Amino acid sequence: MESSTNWPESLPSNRIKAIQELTNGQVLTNKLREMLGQPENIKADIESVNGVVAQILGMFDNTLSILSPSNLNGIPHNPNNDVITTPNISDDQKSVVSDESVKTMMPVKTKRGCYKRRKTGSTRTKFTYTLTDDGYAWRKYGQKTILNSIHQRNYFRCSHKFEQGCQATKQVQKIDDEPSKYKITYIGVHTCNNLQRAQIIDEGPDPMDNSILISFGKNTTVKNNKVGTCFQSTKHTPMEGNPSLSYLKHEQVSLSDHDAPWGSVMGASQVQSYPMSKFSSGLDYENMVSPGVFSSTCSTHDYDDMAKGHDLDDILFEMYS
DNA sequence: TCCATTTGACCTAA
DNA sequence: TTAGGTCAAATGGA
Repeated sequence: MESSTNWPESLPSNRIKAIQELTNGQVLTNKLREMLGQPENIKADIESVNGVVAQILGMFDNTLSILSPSNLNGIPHNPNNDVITTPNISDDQKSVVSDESVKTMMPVKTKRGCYKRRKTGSTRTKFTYTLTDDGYAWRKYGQKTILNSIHQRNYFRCSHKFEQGCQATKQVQKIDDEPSKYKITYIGVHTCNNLQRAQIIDEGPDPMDNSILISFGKNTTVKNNKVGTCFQSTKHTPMEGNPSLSYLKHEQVSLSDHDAPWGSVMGASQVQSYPMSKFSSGLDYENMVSPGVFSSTCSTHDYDDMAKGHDLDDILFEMYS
């Protein structure tokens, strides 16, 4: 590590930490470049490459955490940086890569339900009127009634959790006061290989840049070019998180005039318009809260209201915690 | 048969 | 003690 230790005293500690993180990232990026310069080795050691990528992404997350307004101590709190999760390797192999950190991060699975509850890791909370495709494949793993809350909270994990050790999760809950509004909490950072656009979407934009607002509909406008790149999306598991939408499996489409007004929370990805009337036919509204490509659970009514009430713009607020 | 969701049970942090 | 987060068996759809 080539980071300097002789920081000017006037520099806030969080800036120093941020610089250190970025310096680490620089080193890792150089390392990655070296790897990429030897294509013959990449095939043989793709796991190492993935590992480096994961570290770099974690570094970014840490830096963002440090520099976020809510972090006055300059303490990186990204749990995924505690562990360098190497995609495509088994747990056993993982323990070789970073045994200690894995212990601190991975749930201790000795028996059912035995795990280490996440402490305040790297989380991002968004409020949005539309449940959007954030570019990742999510899988629902739980649903809970929350105290003093009318609506249940839905829990999603990255679909690549087991195959690639991705620890990212998210929680989706309707706001009591505004039923058409959702609170989406992203916990942790993706370390999976599903990075083609997902990382750009989820990690790319400057967290301070709230201008990432995509408007779909007739006059589709995309602010922020970075987001625009996301639309050359990969076709990923469309049904993640929403069995109710399974019948739509073959309708993967790209942006079009009738695309749903789901601007992306962190950027955008392809979204679809579907016969929403099917959604309202006796299906449990709460149960339909879904992430991933089909990120909406709105009934036809809600959907229309959203479109009219918000001029097809995704309205979101973002907080870092 | 496979895969994703549902849901009750289990465990931990507060 | 309790609320929240996760697990995993059961269930259902393709």
